[in-house]
Amino acid sequence: MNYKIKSKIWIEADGQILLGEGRVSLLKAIEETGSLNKAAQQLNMSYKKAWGLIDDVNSRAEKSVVTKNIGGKSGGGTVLTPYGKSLVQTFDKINESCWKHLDKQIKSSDLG
Amino acid sequence: MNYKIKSKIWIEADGQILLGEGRVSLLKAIEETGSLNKAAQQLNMSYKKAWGLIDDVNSRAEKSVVTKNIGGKSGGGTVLTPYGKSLVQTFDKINESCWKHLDKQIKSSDLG
DNA sequence: ATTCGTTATATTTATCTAGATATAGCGAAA
DNA sequence: TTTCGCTATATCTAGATAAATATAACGAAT
Repeated sequence: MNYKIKSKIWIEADGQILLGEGRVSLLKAIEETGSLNKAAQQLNMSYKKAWGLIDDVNSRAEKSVVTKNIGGKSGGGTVLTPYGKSLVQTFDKINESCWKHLDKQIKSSDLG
Repeated sequence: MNYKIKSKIWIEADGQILLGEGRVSLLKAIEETGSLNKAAQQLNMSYKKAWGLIDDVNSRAEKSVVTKNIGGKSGGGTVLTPYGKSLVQTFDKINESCWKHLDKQIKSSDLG
């Protein structure tokens, strides 16, 4: 049988999307590069789009997820807060557990 | 805490989408109305789009999922095959089990 | 004060997607 | 052989979404 089951999960706050796969990759890239601009480049995403996403996440989450530093010799930068890091970690954990669960499900169904 | 976790699952065949939530609702509407045209209307979808979706599902699935009758006094109609019905049922079952699983997961996480 | 690379934002352009519209083809039943 | 409502398909239009471009604002370090 050639069928595969796929899934996407996301976290909502007040009925609006807070975190999905795309936003999580962006947060990871920020963690890695220390800059929203570089993170956007790494993901082949326009800075504008990246900025909009992060702005949205940051304003909708209970606590802020990144801290931005504007100006300075190095121009500034963006780093994840501890809360941001824990959000990413929790998302990944749940996501992986979801995959495993679905894998079991389809194998035990008539499609597996 | 006001966070909620959501998910979408879909079944792929050869890397292409075979069945998702939208297509499943369409199949259910066909089962209910006996007509692709009426099903599309019921879902506020253009006939064209509905036809494209079903054509895609039908050609990608291992066995055909609907049988179409063209012509005749009543114009014809479209009905689900037994295989189509079982696909819908399996999808729903796995989907529901996924929701329950995610619910548990978020409740046992630091976001719950 | 000047410089730097970053964040912040507006404006325009292009692309993709969905929708509307139109029309041909079908065949069992009357 | 005419009728009917449905399937099948092409074409055009518009709206939404994404991408590209440009530029302002910032402030620590020199």
